Amino acid sequence: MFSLLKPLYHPSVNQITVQGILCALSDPVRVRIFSELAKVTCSMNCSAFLNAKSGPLPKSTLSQHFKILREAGLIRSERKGVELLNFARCEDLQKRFGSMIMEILQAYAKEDKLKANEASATRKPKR
Amino acid sequence: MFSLLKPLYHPSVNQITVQGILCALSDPVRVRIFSELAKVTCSMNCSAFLNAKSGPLPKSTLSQHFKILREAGLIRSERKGVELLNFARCEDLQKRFGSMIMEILQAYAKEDKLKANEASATRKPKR
DNA sequence: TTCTATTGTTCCGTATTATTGAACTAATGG
DNA sequence: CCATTAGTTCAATAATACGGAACAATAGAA
Repeated sequence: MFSLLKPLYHPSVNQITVQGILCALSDPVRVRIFSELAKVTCSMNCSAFLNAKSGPLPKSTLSQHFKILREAGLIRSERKGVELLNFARCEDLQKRFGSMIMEILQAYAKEDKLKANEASATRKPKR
Repeated sequence: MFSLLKPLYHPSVNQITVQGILCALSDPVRVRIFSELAKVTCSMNCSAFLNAKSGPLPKSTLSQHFKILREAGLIRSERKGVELLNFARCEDLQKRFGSMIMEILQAYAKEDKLKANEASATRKPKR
């Protein structure tokens, strides 16, 4: 049976904008989502982030975040029954932006590591 | 004579965050400002952008944009008499983020070039 | 000094955007 | 059908951005 839901909008490679990418990746929740998707080959549905480490997020909020990521061109979403499968558009992004996206993710990862170190140094000083 | 104005806040290298950088660079006005500053060694005062190509900008708006760039760690501002001299913090940024910032600027530049080509193709089709 | 022009900041009302609970739509399985 | 599940849409509220007007600080002229 044909889907009665309206199709999901995905920009073509050339429609992706730097501004859209940076705006999407300047939000911590979206960065976590995209990092997860970029790190694995497989997909992930939206509700996978309902119970995040930093507190649970309402699903209407998550829905918005996924939409922003999708319309920025960072992820591709496919309907699978009642749920959405989400993939990072790694190849498209590399074609369009070279290593920029990966550098951004690495910068975030490095920053997280720095913060973790500072935190542990505070907890156990002099060691 | 000592300045009566409150000192300008500048984050140290380690206080600069990826999120702050991306947020600052997801605005077209700030990208133009920062690109200009990054491209030249010299400085530039805030009013240099009062009459931009894309329409004049109020100075209260520009003041905000410069503040955001400064507090994100992208630029350094020094008081020189009544005006501010602004510099891109290229070395600090490279130390902290490697080539990420430059890749972002290049992506914007490439995008501008693409748009310019499309526009000229529309104006003079078949040539 | 006092006046004036220049540069940038602050204040504040308005406009835009983000968040999220509640109601809703589709698909799946009994 | 009915219940369940996954996401979306709507609407009220909160947070943020924009920009004009008033202000503050400096430099230079009178």
